[in-house]
Order: sequence, then C-alpha cells, then structure tokens
Amino acid sequence: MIKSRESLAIDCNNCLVKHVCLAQDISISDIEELNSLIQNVRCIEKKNHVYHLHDPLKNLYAIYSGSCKEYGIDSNGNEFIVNFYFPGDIIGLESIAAQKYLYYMMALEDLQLCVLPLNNFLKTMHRKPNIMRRVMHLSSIKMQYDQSARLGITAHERVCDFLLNIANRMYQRKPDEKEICLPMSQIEISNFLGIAYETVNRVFQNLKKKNIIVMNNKTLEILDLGRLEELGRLDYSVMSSVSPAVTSI
Amino acid sequence: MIKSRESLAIDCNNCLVKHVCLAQDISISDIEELNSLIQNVRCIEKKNHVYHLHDPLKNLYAIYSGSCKEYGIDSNGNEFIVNFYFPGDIIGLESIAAQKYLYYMMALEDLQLCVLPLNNFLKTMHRKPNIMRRVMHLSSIKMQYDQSARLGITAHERVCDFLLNIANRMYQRKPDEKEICLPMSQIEISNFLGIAYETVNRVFQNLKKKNIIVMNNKTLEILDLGRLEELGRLDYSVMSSVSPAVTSI
DNA sequence: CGGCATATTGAAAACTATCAACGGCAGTGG
DNA sequence: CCACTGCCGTTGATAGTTTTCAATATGCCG
Repeated sequence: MIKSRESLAIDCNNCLVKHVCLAQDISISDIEELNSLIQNVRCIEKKNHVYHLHDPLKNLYAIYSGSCKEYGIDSNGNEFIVNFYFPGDIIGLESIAAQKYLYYMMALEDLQLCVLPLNNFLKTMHRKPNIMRRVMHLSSIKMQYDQSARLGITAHERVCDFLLNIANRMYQRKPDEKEICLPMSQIEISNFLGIAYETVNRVFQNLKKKNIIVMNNKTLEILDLGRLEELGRLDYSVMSSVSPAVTSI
Repeated sequence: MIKSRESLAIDCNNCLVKHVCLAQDISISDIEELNSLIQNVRCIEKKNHVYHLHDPLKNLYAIYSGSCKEYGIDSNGNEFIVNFYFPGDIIGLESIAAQKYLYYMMALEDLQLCVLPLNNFLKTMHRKPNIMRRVMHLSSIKMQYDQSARLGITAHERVCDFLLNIANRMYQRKPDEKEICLPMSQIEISNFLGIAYETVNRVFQNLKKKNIIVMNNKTLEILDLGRLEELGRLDYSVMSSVSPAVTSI
C-alpha cells in the first residue's frame, strides 16, 4: 500500500502534473528539496478510504494519479460531498487547523498519493521561501474555487457551472484532451450540488439534446463551450487566466 | 482615509479580536514583528469599496472593526455575494494567486482595516515560522468554512445553516454576547444563499413563530440552538471545536 | 447468469420564484 | 418641518421549477 517513490520512479521533475502542483515555479535545486521531503507514495484502490473523519492529521497528500471525493455525514445520516480532487491537487489543507481530518476521503479511481508529512512540510516551507509562496498560491486557488464552485442558483446553472469547473480543471491538466472522463456518478454530482439526481440527469439529457455536450458512459465532451457558459453563471475567463494550477472545485 | 496605527493606538497585543486573527499563538516578541509589519489602518465608510474587481493586489487586510461583503457581477449583470467578513478576518487571500482582486469588496459598516503589504507579509512569514504556521492555520479555517457554508439543500436548511455559521463566528469573537448584529440585509443574505429574498424572509418569520429566534431590526438572538441545528444540515460541533479562530464563512 | 448500483423517464406533489401590493423607515431637499 | 423618495421588510396569490415516488432499463461485477 505504501511504496517508495524511488521504486515507482516518481520524481517532481518529470511529473506529468507538476505544473498544477507544488513543483511549478520552483528552481531545480528547490525541487530536490521537495523530492527529499516526499519519500513515499500511498496507493489506494477504488472505493477505499484515504482517511476517515477525525483521523489525526499527520500528512497532506498530493494526488499523483486518480481522483477522490471528500464527504461527510449530515445529522440525518446522509452523505454530503464537499469536494472532488484530481491529479496535482493537495488534499488535507482544510484540516490543518483542526489537526484531524474534517471529512472522509474516498478514492473514486485507483489512487497514487505523494505523502507530505505535515511537520516536515512546514519545515521545508520555512527553509525554502519559494515553496512557501507556492503553497500560498495553491491555497489561494483552492479558496477561489471553493468560493465560486456553487454559485449557480437554478439546477440548470449549477450543473452547467459544475461541468465548466471540471472542464476548466481538466484543461489545465491536459490541454489537448477533448474528452473528459468523469470519475464520479451522477448521484455523486447531484449530492455535491445539492439537487436531486433525477434533476441532474434531466439537465444532462437537455444539454445532449441541444448538442452542447455528448456523453457516453463516463466520458464527456463539450461541443459548445460558449453556450455552456451562457447557461452557467460564472465567468471562467478570470479563472483560467489566473494560473495553470488548481487545487479543488 | 489612511491613518497610522500608532495614532489610533492599535496594537496586535491589545486587539480585541487577536484570538481570531494573526496574533493568536504568537510569542510576544513575534507580535512585535506583526506590529512593525502593519503600519497603517485604512478607514472606509459604509457602502464604500475597499477594492474593486481586478485592482492589482498589493495588500491583504485584517479587519479591525466593521464588516464587509465580497461580491462579483455575473454574466447577466447581477450581483452575486461570495462571502461576508468580520473583525479578525483576513481578506484578499483568494486573490493572491491572480495578483489582482477577484471580487469587489464593500463595507457594510464603517470599516477599519489593518494593512498587510503582501510582499512584506510574505517576508515576515519567512522570518517567523510561527507566523507562517498561523497563516496556514487561518487559511485552513477559511477553506473549512468556505466549503461548508453552502451545504444545505432546501431554502430552510440554507437559511438555518447561514444563521448557525454567523452565530458560530460571532461566538468565537464575543462568547458573552447573546445578541448578534446582522450587518447585511435580508436581500444580501438571499443573494449570498442563492434564494429569493421573499423566501429568506418567510423562513425568518417561520423561525420566529416557532420561537427559535427573535429578531428586531438588525439584531438577532438565537433562543433554541438545538432546534436550529436540527433544521440545518451541518454539524457545527466540529467547527467550534477546531479553534477560536475563523477566517470567513 | 444473477444481483446490485446506476441511469432514465413519467406523473404527481412539494417547494420556491415571481409578481404585486403595502408599510415602515431613513435620508433628501424644499 | 414636512413631503418626497428609495430601500428594505412583509405578506398573499400564482406560476414555474424541482423533488419525490414509481417503474423500467442499462451496465458492471462476481
């Protein structure tokens, strides 16, 4: 379950998502500092947990591959999904203050996580001001996405904003990929957006009928970005101009 | 409009909200570092802007007194409120990555803002690891609140969660105050929550009728916290146990 | 193949937004 | 000082959207 980074030949220098992760804008010598900080990779199979609510927080994680969902259980015993995370995202940031994880984190696909021991990470930030700046930068982007992820009012707007958000983040990661793989189910999307899953499905059907998107199975392709943006509420031009880095929805 | 901190006798050591701001958990000698970093206070009258969308980001601000709203204009020209901020909150964090402000920030009441010049602030964080840790801590709390502020599904849940969120934050600031002053209008609450203002009003009327809250003018008192929590979705016990510090909704 | 989770669709019920009207209150200007 | 104006809060009636309930289809996994 835990493997050495070395055995998997994982290195911040040749990482496919370093441009959205810690290593962006960091000098070669400082990247070595990251490489020595991050010794291990945790591998977690689909549907397994990275951590549970209230587990003591010892590590943050940077997603090397795969995706996961962050969720809690409300007072009625129902799951509520707080966020989805993708390669390059840092997970655990919102739990630092509490020193224990505030939510459950479950793999949606098989996950490879670069392990960031929190205390050493803070020491590294202190030694290397550029890494500290990079962490502030990534934190800032996460705040920006968290604040604006849920702004749409109607179910249509919410679903369109969700698709734009995901598409935007995927574009940062792989600008050439037209097809987006959605690792979460429609039920999970509906849960995240706070609307009934039948409604999510109907909005998807509607967007398909208007030839704005195509979907088969889990793959999504956006045919008409302009019209999707008209139907959503957010102006994503600001977001994409920020930087090629994203931490969360 | 800009005054020296000295002339107003403002000092992190005797600040009324230092326990939710930067100075918490910081040694006396490091607090002097904060005091020398923060030379000025910006005073802004009610309904005036702290900054506008796309202004270059040179400063963060710590709210010394007053409150403000963060908002944008959507593609239809309508205002959408992203967040509310109160004394002790740091504003501007989500704009660091973009190096320009991502939203408008308007005073809801007369504001006094401690000015944190960003570059010097980053240098201070580098010099003083405990201050860096404190900033990470406050960032973490902001993420936590941003993620969980909007989780309710129905209008009732959303309004109740909003009240719990505000009450929680006010309790951190003044544990003895039973009455909460809501500096924003019902219209602004409805805008923030993404529901019609008539609906917000009806929920308030309903909560009053059930003797869960009392409201006159802008003051709110929660009579039955337990029932309010039942009606909301979030479990705020986790939040309040985190730490006596909050950065945003 | 069987069993289970997810996706899809229709119809009815519930909820929320919209439209409209009115009262209160503060600020403005004559 | 008082009328006037505009913003905010309040309430009812109606229209529109979304949820809920129900039934069926599809796809995945052992």
